[in-house]
Amino acid sequence: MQRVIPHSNDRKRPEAAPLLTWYDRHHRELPWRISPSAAKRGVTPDPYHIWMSEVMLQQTTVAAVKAYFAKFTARWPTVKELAEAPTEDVMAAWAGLGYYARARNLKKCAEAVAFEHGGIFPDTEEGLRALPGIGDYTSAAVAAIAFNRPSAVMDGNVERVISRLYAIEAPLPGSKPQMKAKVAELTPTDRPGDFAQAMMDLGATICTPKRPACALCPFNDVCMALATDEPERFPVKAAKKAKPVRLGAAFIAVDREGRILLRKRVESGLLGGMTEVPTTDWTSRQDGATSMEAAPFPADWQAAGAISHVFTHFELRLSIFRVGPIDAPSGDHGSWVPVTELDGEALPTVMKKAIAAAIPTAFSTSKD
DNA sequence: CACTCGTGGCA
DNA sequence: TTGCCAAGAGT
Repeated sequence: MQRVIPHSNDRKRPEAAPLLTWYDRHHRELPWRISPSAAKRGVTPDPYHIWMSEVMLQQTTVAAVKAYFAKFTARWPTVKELAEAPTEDVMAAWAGLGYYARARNLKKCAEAVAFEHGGIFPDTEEGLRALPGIGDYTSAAVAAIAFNRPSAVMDGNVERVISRLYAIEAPLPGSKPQMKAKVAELTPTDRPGDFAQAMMDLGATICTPKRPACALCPFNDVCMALATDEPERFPVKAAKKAKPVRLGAAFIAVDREGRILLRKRVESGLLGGMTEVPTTDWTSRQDGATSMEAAPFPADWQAAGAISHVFTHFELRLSIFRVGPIDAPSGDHGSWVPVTELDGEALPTVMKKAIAAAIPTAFSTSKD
């Protein structure tokens, strides 16, 4: 039962080779990925596919990305076709995936590659980093995975693996430079792309946030966090602040032709460039009087329940008001769109919730 | 550097 | 049920 913890100078240092051996056998099969055996035969991934998957995967689960990746690559098979697509089509196709600045930058990046780089993605970390929507992580990831450059790739998975390997006590995000140095030190010149993907696969399937499967880990003989018997304690993170509640109202108007009143949000900020139903401002306190004054036009608005939606940094509670069927009032209040054609609109999930509260049959995929 | 910026799944 | 969190970027 007694456990011997070796002195640090007795402990072997982590190396890439055992991880790559593990990856050869236990890698995930993903639609945008070239398997390690194919990669060894000289098959190279499509940089367009790697770039698109990496952008979609920013703060987003693999499960959520798969359907969107299939949809985007089927509709726009090359970066040139994406660059020439109407922005509204791209935003509508992205609807539901979240973080909509990614979609705006995806389009801008495609235009830059197609029209300023001859349709060829830059093959260096520095060249990629200069493109819209490509930051420290994505530039390194595309350079490593698509072009086999020895870039130090660090995402949330790698942060977790590294923080445990070295039992780093300093909290994130301040400890990122220290962790990045460790990744750079560990990254091999041979198979750097597979190494990056292996680190992320390890974090996603073995070195998980809760209950890591350390018995199956290729690093379990060198992991300092495992030696402490508390691997789950890492990575240490700074305390996060409470999530405030904002209140507002949303207005669903339907005319006698079965059309609903929609608007386009401003390009910047929350849900920027996406479609919405008319709403009040979202404020910290309810104000019923101003709510009704914020209706898109005077009408016999009827209460139709409420919805709640959690964003990254606040919770939104919307009172829902409904009117119709009515004659569409004169004046420019937005665009009247047939309820049967809402699937083609760039509607974020919170707006679909608001519409579904007033018109339960609006979306065929309503759950329950 | 701290804050903004979505969504759905899961324990 | 509530909180956590998932291949981060831009400002």
